[in-house]
Amino acid sequence: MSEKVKKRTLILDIANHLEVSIATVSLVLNGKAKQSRISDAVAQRVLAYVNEVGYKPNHIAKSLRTGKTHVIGLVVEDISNPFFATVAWMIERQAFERGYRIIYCSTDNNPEKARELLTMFHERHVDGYIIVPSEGIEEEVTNILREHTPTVLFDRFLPNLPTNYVIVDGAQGTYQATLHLLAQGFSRVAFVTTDSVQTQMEARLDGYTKALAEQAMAPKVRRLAVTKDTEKVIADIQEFLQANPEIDALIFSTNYLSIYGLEAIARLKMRIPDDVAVISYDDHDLFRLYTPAITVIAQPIESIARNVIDILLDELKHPHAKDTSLPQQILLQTELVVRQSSIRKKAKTTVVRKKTLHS
Amino acid sequence: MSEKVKKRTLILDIANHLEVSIATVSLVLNGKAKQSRISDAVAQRVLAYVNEVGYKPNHIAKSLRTGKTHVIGLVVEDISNPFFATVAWMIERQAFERGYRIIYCSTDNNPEKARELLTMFHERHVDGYIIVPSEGIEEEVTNILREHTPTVLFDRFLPNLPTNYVIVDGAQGTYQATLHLLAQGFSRVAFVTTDSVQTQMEARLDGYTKALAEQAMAPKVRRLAVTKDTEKVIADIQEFLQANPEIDALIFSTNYLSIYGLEAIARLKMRIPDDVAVISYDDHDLFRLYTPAITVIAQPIESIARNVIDILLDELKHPHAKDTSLPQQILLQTELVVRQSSIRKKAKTTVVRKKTLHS
DNA sequence: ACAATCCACTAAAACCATTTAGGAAGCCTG
DNA sequence: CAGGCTTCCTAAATGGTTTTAGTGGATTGT
Repeated sequence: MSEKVKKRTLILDIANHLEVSIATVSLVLNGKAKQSRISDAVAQRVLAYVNEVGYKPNHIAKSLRTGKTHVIGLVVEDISNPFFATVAWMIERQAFERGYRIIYCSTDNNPEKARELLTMFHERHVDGYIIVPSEGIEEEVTNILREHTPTVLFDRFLPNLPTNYVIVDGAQGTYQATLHLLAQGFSRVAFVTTDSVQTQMEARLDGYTKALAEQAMAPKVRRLAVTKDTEKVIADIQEFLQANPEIDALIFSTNYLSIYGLEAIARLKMRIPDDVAVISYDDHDLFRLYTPAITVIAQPIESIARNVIDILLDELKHPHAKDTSLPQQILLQTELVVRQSSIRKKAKTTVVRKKTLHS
Repeated sequence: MSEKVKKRTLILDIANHLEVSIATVSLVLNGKAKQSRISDAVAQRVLAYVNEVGYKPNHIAKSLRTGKTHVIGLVVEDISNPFFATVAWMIERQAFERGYRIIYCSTDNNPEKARELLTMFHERHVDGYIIVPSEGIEEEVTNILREHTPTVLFDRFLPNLPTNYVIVDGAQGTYQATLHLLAQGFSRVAFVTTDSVQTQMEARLDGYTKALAEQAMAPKVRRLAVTKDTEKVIADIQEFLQANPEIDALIFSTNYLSIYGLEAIARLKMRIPDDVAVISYDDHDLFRLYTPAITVIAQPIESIARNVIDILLDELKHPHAKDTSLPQQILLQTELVVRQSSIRKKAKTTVVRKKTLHS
């Protein structure tokens, strides 16, 4: 009956016990003892007792009063993609240490869902946003900017919006990869990408075409519709390879396209790199372990995470007056990690044997 | 100067505009119009206007008042592990549809961190917990149970605590896998696992030893210290294989151990399954695509997620009186997905060739 | 015709903290 | 000794909602 309900300790309990006011306790707890001229003696007493009973202010009440939630909303394309998962994880780590929590969701590149998530974050009063923008969410992002909520985009950006962002120089990456393939003696290098027109994808394509253009070679590009239907994508790649037998090297513009590509190549019983060389944009566990190991254009994941979180936390700490400060826009470099899949075996001989194989 | 600050609409604004009380608006919005005998006419007016101006109640104020945050805390071992990532993602999806948000963090199997996360979730007033318990957090979980916050464990459980949980019959899985290897003619089957004594790991080991015991065969087990140092783990496996050349088949107790194992096997220039057959507990993209494809004991990921979220949401909806209801404890079955890595090629002949290779 | 019941709402407390304006007490100063 | 300064704290407003207890007037019952 007289169930003794162990109530959470409140700031009022602290104040009552110490026979001071609520305000005093709160001020001490928020480090404003000095500026509010609370005597050291009282401050010490408060701290000691708070510590003793392990009182923690109610976060929700605090948020309601201050308008700060200490939560950052993170919107990525697909959290199960190792690239995003790793960046997210690093961001979470950093943020955690500085007292911020991350709440993350995937858009699956669906603008509808992206919009939903953004409004949900807004409703939840997140203090800041980290966004991998899918197409068609300019309006929502504009709204966020208008409210001056700190925001950083990464992986890609929205060309018409003056936002902070951290991106990777994909053009340079694919340019370098293409030259590498040509230097290895592959002469028919094709590029497989998605039908997305997002900035990062266009850049990757540009690097490839630029490299070929410099050699006065014609590009061979296949744009695939991104779809949930794995089999469809694999079949498309198979079809592309069969329709263009002259291709002797492939660059895939994302890690998951590469994985489908490897499957397609395996099904066609083609061999890497003898029948076709392969380079993937963006690394993956699989590529290190695959036989042969797959050459990749690696993105500086750690650096991306660090830059994103630094910019965001900086803005959270120093709320910049409206438009006085320009957005920070950072471009990071890729690294070509050469593995067996793009190395021509034993020079000329191999070429001969390869021709034999084909006949 | 007279910067027009667009204030968020409040329930008070709605009430003023419609010339009704705040209470009326709130009751209508919370579907309590009928039971509070608000006339349909008024209810309609409220709804219409709320819709028109797109008013959304302030979540934080709501939480403060009701004590409900509609947030579920999800603690996994490692969110970058595809198994956990996939389960998390499915749970998130389901929860989202039913109005709950997930906030997740990884413990990296570090009890210290697990405790930190749990108290953080507690401070944030999550409505429910989903936990992959690492060792040594019985006390924290007990605290949670005492407060009657709905909680579900998965992947493993805490034997002494009467909690809900959803686990997989790992013993059955490894038992079946071992028999499969024996049936294929492999006679020296070893088992590589971690030094963890968590329930799920012990079960997997038990299945293996039981299968061998039934054949009156001696088990060969290697327990590896789980460490961040990838190279160390790979080296350990190499060493194990070299020290025990008679081994002709390996079962790894987790997907990441298998990945290290594949690397070790590759470095020793051993061939799968000719020199050693391989089965992994838990599937991974890599295993489908690896050459040869790796046989796995697959966990019913979708079913795990569904059961977890169903149990949790059910408890959230019907707050069970203290201890009237027994915890729900669910055991799901694995599926052996046979791929090339555990299939003996061309019967006897292969054995002979293998011996030659070894000499 | 007077009490009891309904009806359709509303006033105000509660949730738990932060923060500002100001107040009491003691000391100094001229 | 009145007025001004400090020093150290506190009362009360504030944030935005939910929910309980009630209210005033109309209707019904006897």
